[in-house]
Amino acid sequence: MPELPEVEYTARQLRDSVIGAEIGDIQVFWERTIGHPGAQDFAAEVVGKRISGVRRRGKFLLIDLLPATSTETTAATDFLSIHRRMTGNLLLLPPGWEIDTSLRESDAAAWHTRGPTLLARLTAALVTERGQPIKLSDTEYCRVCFTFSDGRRLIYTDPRKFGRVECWPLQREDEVFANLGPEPLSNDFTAGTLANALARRKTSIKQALLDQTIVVGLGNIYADEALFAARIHPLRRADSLTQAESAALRDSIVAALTLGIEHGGTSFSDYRGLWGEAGENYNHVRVYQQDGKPCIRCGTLIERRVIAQRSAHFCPTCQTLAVTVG
DNA sequence: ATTTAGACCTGTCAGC
DNA sequence: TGCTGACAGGTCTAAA
Repeated sequence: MPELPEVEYTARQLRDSVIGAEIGDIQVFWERTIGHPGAQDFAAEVVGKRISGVRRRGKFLLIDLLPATSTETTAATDFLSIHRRMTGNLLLLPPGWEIDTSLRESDAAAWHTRGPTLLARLTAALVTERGQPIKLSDTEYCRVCFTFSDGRRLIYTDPRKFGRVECWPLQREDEVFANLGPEPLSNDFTAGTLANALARRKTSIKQALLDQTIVVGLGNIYADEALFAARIHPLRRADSLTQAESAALRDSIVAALTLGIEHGGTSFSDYRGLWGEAGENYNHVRVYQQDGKPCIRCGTLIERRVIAQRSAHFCPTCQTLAVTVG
């Protein structure tokens, strides 16, 4: 689900709320969510550590950890890496919320799919430090729960169980992310670097933009939005873009991602911010899931078709198709 | 060497 | 009311 804007937005929320927090306990309710090390070793690595920083790399949310006994100046020794894939979310619960595991005994099938429920949801009036009520659905599909020493809980929820939570030594970060391309919101991402990467690809531009080795952070929503803004048809061969088109596409990618962050991310179903709130960017989307509606530029109806096993949404009139794939 | 289908998972919605 | 199939912010792996 989350693409770069949703991960970045959550990272900023976490940075404002959990720096300095000490992880007092951890519960894993779906072991496969822990990608590294194993579910058992994970707790040993993480419990007792203190959060010293929150970062983002592509669609990965990174939480820097240092031993709780260390001083202010000690450098982090490990980091948590969280990739939410399709339906993962992070929620920060104030003290008083309890994890209810009674389902484990009473209904094995329901426990298998949903995991624990959250007891305090039943008492409604709980309010976050932001002064806003937490909005949770009936079942939150809690997979991993971090309990801080101050009583707050950071829970990782994920109905479809695709997401992964990992812990790595800091010195292995480069190795872990060795296959990732440039950050689109950094100075590394120029029209030239994008053009060079695309020139080596014979596939569709849509598929190339989803490839995290070319540029990180784009998913189905923002790839479609960027191609629309740059007036490039999703079926254009990646290596057929002109220099001018590559430059326009670079700018459109940056603009689409920046706008997404400003709107708190795009929610149409599952994505939520740290306090359960929906992102507002879906109201500003111009082609994604807009098939059948008129193009805002020319009035032609937006089309949807499958490209590289994913839905692509585009305007067949103003997104030019000079050279096709296949 | 690339492409593509399948796997991983569960929920929702449209259509019969 | 139930069933079936299509589809959903992603990525990895195995087969063609």
